[in-house]
Amino acid sequence: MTGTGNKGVHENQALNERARIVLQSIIENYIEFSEPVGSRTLSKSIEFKLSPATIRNIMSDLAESGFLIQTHTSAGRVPTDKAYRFYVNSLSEPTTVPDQIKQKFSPVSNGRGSQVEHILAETVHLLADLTKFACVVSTPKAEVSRLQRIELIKISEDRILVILVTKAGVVRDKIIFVKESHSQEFLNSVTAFLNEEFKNHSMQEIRDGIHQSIVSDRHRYHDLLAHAVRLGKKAFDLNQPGEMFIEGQMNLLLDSHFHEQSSVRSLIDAFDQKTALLKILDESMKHKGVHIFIGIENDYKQLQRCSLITASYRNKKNVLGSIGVVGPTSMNYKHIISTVDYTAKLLSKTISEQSYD
Amino acid sequence: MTGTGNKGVHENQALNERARIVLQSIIENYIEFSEPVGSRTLSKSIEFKLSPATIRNIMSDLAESGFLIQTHTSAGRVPTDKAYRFYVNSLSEPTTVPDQIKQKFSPVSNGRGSQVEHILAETVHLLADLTKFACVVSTPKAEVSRLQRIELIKISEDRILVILVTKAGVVRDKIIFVKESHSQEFLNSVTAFLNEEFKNHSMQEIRDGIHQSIVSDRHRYHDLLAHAVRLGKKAFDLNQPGEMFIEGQMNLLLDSHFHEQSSVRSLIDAFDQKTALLKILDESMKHKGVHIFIGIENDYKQLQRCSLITASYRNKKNVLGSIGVVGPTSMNYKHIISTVDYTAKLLSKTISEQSYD
DNA sequence: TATTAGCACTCGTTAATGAATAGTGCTAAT
DNA sequence: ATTAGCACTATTCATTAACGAGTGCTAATA
Repeated sequence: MTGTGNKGVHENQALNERARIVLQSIIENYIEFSEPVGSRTLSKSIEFKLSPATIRNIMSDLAESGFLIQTHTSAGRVPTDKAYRFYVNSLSEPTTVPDQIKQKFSPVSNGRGSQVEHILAETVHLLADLTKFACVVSTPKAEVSRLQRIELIKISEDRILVILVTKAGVVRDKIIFVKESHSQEFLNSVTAFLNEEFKNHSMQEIRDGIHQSIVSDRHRYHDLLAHAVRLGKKAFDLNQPGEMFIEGQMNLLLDSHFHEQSSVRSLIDAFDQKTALLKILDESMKHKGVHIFIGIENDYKQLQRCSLITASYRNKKNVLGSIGVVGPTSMNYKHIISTVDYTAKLLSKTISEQSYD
Repeated sequence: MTGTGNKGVHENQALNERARIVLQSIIENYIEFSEPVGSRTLSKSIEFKLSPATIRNIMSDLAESGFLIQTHTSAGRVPTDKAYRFYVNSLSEPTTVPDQIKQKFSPVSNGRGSQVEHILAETVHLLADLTKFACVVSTPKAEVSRLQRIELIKISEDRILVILVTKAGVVRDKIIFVKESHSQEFLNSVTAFLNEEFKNHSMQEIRDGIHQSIVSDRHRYHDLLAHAVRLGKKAFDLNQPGEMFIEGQMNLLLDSHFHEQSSVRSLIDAFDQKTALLKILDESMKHKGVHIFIGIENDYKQLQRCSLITASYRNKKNVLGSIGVVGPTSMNYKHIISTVDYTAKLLSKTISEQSYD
């Protein structure tokens, strides 16, 4: 006894076997029915045959330890974020998804020769359909991918259209402004030079190395050089904010857990501005496998009534971006985690086949 | 008297002055407060000083003519789609939008050198913010725009990446499959040929004329010819389904007019599948100026509890796509119509400046 | 003849009431 | 250590009654 007054359950201490089972039972029941669960109902459904009174004692302890809360005196108990975290940690690896779900993906993964953006859009659309929650996917970061080809196209005296094709199969375009006018022929020379020099290098490498690389080749390029440096610098300096596709936002507003005015507004704001979601997806790119943010575990107030399940996707050589599902903290974690895991892996596979190396 | 039993108001007949004012008053009141309006409240707010009893008679007539309905016996009257149509028709040209709204657009319209897609995304985002409804914009149809440049990039033995740049500033890419492998050098020749031959022609023209044009030049191109025809056909045959950006869908679900379960579901479906919205935007491209679909006036059941305000946008030479706002039939038409009108014109101006001719 | 006052009537909203229900916490018995 | 029993609390649900907003009709009025 540490003097906190708890009988069998302490803060920051492993729960005993029975408490674990009770807690898990409560969580699963709440996930299924979205209603506070009481000792009576629990004593029926639990495998361990315990009387309501005993369960009440356990529940009381769990409440004291912060795993459960009551909405009011005579209501059942509802799991807290801490409880969901316990529950998720206790889950084993993602279960395999049923064949009928796998079949839904087959048109996406078989669509050879599609643009990456198209694959992403289809995937997130399907994911939203399967989960009935809001789903997001970030487009591949150009930075991490390697160069397949660059094109410079003159579109006016002071504007050049830059088109970058990455090995991952992503086409990015931007317009750069120049002070002096260049002929298309001249641009073709620069293009040829840049392609020869930088094909298969990552954008990051190119940006870091563009100066010295060109300098070392000085003998081969004469007046081309100065311009190539300048154009190349501009062309490869694409710190675009990163894009994402969102689907199924409206599903969230239908969910009973978001029927309160206040939480709805902040949710809408979050999906409106997108920055919070993008940051979370970016963060998730650093980890392997499925990443889970439960309620307050993510840093963005607007989303702290939600749980986010994310997973990164990649081609053969690089992590490119990530996908995510946003739902209520009482989501069916088993189902969602498995689905996200499967989707991310399949997406990785599909995109790897599309990649140009 | 035609024997229908109506006193002063007939189906398919112009309303008399007084009935018009009463109807307009009811509509504007309902637009403002979203609640059935009764004879009492109306007799206070109306400029014509009439007693509630008189107004009741007029309202009764209007109800008989299909302009008003009652939700139940002792409730006030609510305008029908027919009433909104009358109201909208009676509006004069779009009013000018306030300066403070114009200022919000200035960062968008001043962002020179942005990709067209980016401009569209910003615009629809802002429109959603201004209207607090769901807003859509269709991306420029490649078909109607003229060719600025085409690039063919070899990415594997049997795949070629086609990049089309249109005069409108849109970059489109797709992958085509070929049976025989071509060297990049060979593709460069084909590219040069296609660019020389078809620059400034519309995709439609190119597709129609590609065969004869090449045949007539037979003397200049030898074995290139057969391949160029084949590749060109594939490259320019882009019947992509057309894309769109959507913003502010969630706003709709907050609106009190969509709180019934049934209508919510069909709304979500409509935004999920997008086809209905795309068709409506396509349709709107054929008309000049603002186009208004009130309730049942559009052909898609899922959207028949909404009104849609659309307007096409264009560059100097062609209509490219259109924008639209989706809201309840009781939206503030004056405000929305003006805003859509202004937005479309500004978008046209901005994109014209971006265009490459 | 057009307008209005007056009145009976309908229906929805609201508040109050009470019974039923689902839950808890505590205590004493097992 | 477990459980039965009991007092207690809060929500939900159905019932009721009062109220209000609104209509339609009729008769009086300008």
